[in-house]
Amino acid sequence: MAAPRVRIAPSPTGFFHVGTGRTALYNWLFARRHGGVFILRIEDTDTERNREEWVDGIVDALVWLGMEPDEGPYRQSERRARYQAALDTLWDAGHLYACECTRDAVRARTASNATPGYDGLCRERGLPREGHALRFRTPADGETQVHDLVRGTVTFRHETMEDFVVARSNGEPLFVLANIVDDRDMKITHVIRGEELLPSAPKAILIWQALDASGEGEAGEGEAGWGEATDLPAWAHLPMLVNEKREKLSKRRDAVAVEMYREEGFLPEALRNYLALLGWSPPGDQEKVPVQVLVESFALEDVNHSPAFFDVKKLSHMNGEYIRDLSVEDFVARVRPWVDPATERGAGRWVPESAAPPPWPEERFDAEVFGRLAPLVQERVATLAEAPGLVDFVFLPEPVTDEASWDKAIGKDPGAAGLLDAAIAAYEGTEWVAGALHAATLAVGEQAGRKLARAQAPIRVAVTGRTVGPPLFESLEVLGRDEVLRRLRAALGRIRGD
RNA sequence: GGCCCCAUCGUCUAGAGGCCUAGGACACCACCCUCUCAAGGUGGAGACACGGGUUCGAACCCCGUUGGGGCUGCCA
Repeated sequence: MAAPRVRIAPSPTGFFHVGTGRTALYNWLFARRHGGVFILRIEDTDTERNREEWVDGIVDALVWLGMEPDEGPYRQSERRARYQAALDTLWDAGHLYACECTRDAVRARTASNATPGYDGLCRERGLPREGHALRFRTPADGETQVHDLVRGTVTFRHETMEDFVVARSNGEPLFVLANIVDDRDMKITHVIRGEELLPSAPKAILIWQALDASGEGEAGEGEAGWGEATDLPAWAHLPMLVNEKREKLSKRRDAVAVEMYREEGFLPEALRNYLALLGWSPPGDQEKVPVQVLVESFALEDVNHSPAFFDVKKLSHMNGEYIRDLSVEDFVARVRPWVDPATERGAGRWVPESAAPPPWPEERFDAEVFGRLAPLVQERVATLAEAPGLVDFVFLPEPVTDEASWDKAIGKDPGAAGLLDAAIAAYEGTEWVAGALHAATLAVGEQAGRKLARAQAPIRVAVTGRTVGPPLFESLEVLGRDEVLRRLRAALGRIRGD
């Protein structure tokens, strides 16, 4: 295959949608697989809804996911002259006509029609182009076939296609027109996009062919004209991503922002790997595979036809696997991305890309202490954002006591006070390392006729505030004898009612 | 309503006529490991929507039914 040129064409109307991410990934994989070019094009013809800052978000998200565009971002807003030229050509060749019908008027006229859609009222009225919406004359007979790499050939009969609008009455081009002019100019070879765009493919083909047939040799000012026949791109319509109700993922209802997953501590390589699985699968029984394997084995022909549910649970599990694959050093660096070498302190950020401050006063943080707990934390989290909650008791002046935990392990345990007492006595004299603390606690438990599991529970809650957390004895070791004893005595004080 | 797409465990999928007693993964259940929680290990339950064909033989091919979804904007 000659080097393909593919593109993603998001419109900057909000955050980066996971569906756009999946489409971008398949485009990117295809480009990498065949030594092609991956292009980013911003479709910002709808000036009322587009905002420039969203463009940065799109680029950031792509870079974060490891799919930096080879070309672009191009912007449709900078290419108005090209669309006007195309409109001129189409108008001059008679493919377009001006229309002044409002949507409501059309609806009122056609409500009882067997085949709804625009009824062609303005078709032969000869309205002037200025100030009117422009419609494309679809042929009355025949059909247009879309040769789709994932779905095969899809046929649309022209009689079922209405005369669609290609330009607004203010002269601005619409999606179908701008999109196709860009794909021609940018020499796009494969249009890989969501299935919801399949119905617009025959319209695109009609425009494409009209442009091919019109305005022979009209190339002016060094620009390519429309007379040269250009190869139609190959189409590939990907299955949609849906929610649990099997509806198209919606920005309103569903958690679809890549930025959100990023802030919650999902790893880009994990998200990318998971996204690849939505509509396709790598060879063999392995789902968690290096990106290189994805690139080497990806094929549009193997893409599924049916919609895929975006399952956060499965994403989380895979993310946990990726986290556990990290070296401890990498894990620490990912959780806490930047540390001032002079002060050994972070910059207030914890979870990688989140602006959220840590749950403890930053000056109480100790990188060395965190490093000791890190391996224990690493195998217990599915996302990076869960990490601070597992170590907060170490850096907080006082543990945040979960009352349900207190009630369960201490409140309802008549022997808790005695056990804490005994633990204090034992901890005062023991060597302060995890192994010795383990042995000492075991002994305290035996004295009280308890197994370790029951003996450690009140101690854990007294010291960390919760019944769950990293292994207790390592936690105690890191906290230090004085602080542990202080917390145990404080708990005792609370039990005895102060 | 019209046009179009889709249909294997709850979910993501493997399966390209005999390899299928339908495989893997997430979730779920049980057990093991274990200082809690995880992680890990072992095992379990769990699907070819339905009806007709074609064929010696169908999850795989064809037709229909049913069900779901998308589009039907002077949004993209």
